[in-house]
Amino acid sequence: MDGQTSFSLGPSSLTDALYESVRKRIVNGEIAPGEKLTEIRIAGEYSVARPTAKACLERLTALGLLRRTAHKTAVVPKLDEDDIRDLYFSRETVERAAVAALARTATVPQPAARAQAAMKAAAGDMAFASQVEADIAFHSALVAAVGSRRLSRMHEVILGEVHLTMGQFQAHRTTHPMNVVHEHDDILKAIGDGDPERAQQRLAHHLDQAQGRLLGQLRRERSGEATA
Amino acid sequence: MDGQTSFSLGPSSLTDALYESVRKRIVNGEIAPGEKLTEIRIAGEYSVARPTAKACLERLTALGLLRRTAHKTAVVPKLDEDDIRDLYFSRETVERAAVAALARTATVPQPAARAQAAMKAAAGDMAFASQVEADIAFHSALVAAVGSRRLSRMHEVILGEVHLTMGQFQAHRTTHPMNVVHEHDDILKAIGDGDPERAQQRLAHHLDQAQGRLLGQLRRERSGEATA
DNA sequence: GCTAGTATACTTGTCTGACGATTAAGCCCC
DNA sequence: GGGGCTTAATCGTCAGACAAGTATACTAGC
Repeated sequence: MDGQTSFSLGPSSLTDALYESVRKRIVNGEIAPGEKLTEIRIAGEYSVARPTAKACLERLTALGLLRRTAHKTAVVPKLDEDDIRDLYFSRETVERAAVAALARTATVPQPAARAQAAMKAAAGDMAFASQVEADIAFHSALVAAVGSRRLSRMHEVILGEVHLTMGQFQAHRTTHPMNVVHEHDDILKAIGDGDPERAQQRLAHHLDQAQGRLLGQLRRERSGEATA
Repeated sequence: MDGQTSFSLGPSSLTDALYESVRKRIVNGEIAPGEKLTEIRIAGEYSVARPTAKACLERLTALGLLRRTAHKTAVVPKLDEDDIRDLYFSRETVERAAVAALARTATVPQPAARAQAAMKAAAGDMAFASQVEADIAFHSALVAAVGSRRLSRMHEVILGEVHLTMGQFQAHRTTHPMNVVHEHDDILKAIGDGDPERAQQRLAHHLDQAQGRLLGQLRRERSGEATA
């Protein structure tokens, strides 16, 4: 099957399920940045052995969803400004290549269009977390449509960190979801028109907006903290 | 024959040293493609416990240096034509972004220049494996100079697979190393001139050549196999 | 003789339990 | 009150064990 599978490690239900669950809790912001995740805690919470928990934490660390140095407890990272810039630079690199490739053959990927439709329909009443997921699904579909396993693999990692950062700001949304939807539409349109240049340009603009929103929230939060 | 693992490097020395050693053996072609690597074998060869060996194999699997599915033994992958094309597509994506960024500020990274010099000086008598390493070092330095942690991270993974594939063809070199050196020079020159377009174009040409060499060897090997 | 189905060996996934090593924290003494 | 020492918490690694899945060899039947 298509599997689309993620990458890497040989999946076996338990380890994988554990990984998925912890990952979800992290990217959704359920586990706050700075929070410590000990092997024992995970093992306890999920009733698995410590080695199993350890493997899970190592996987997440490799993906940048946890930070850990030898003999120290893993913590959920809080991305700072530099991190976010770096993240979006890498993200743009990957996604530019993707939309350019799609535009060259004027291929509008179905899954992306579908994600768009869903997002549009439910823009008003969707929970913020769901909107983030729809957003991620859109970009994910875009890259997946290129058909490059390795590009998708890289992108997954990047999006993981993006998801993490967005998840941590869950409470305060800064823009109406329809703005995002429109930006997405612009990208799809350029792809459909077979215009790689415009597609890249629209994408760059969209990512720039997104990055700006994240940076804005970061600054706001920090200044709020300072006064509190 | 038994790998002395007493290097003192990195954080949690044992696991890391083991990983480095096995990785080196794989990318150098010491462990042939198709060869099976069981946890027990690694554990035995290095006198470590099976969990330690397991972690090592999982790490390598995550980087694409091993393939493994649940309950099956890990094997060193042999990249086919599609893999190589995919690999080089991804590689080009990352490195294009890198050289463009460097050219924009006309920054010729010292380490890259140094790698070039070394390669040039020893082009004649260097062992093939060393030339491959110098080549890799050059490209690595190029990307590292951009200063993006995440771009470098992606690139490392890509280069791992590139190294692997090159290592497997060690015996038969198909081009004089000076050709590679000249292609590298062209790229550096374009960067130094602050010409992102030309830098990308030179890079693309270089990668195209490299990919062509790999594909050629693959085909030659396969036809040789057919007659043998 | 050959195919098919079963039995066996191998390998991995996970667990339990344990020990030394390292880091962080708390306490005592000066 | 500060510095050094003891203690607690946590990680790194190990050993051994069992179940579950996979691959292979062997036997049985045609």
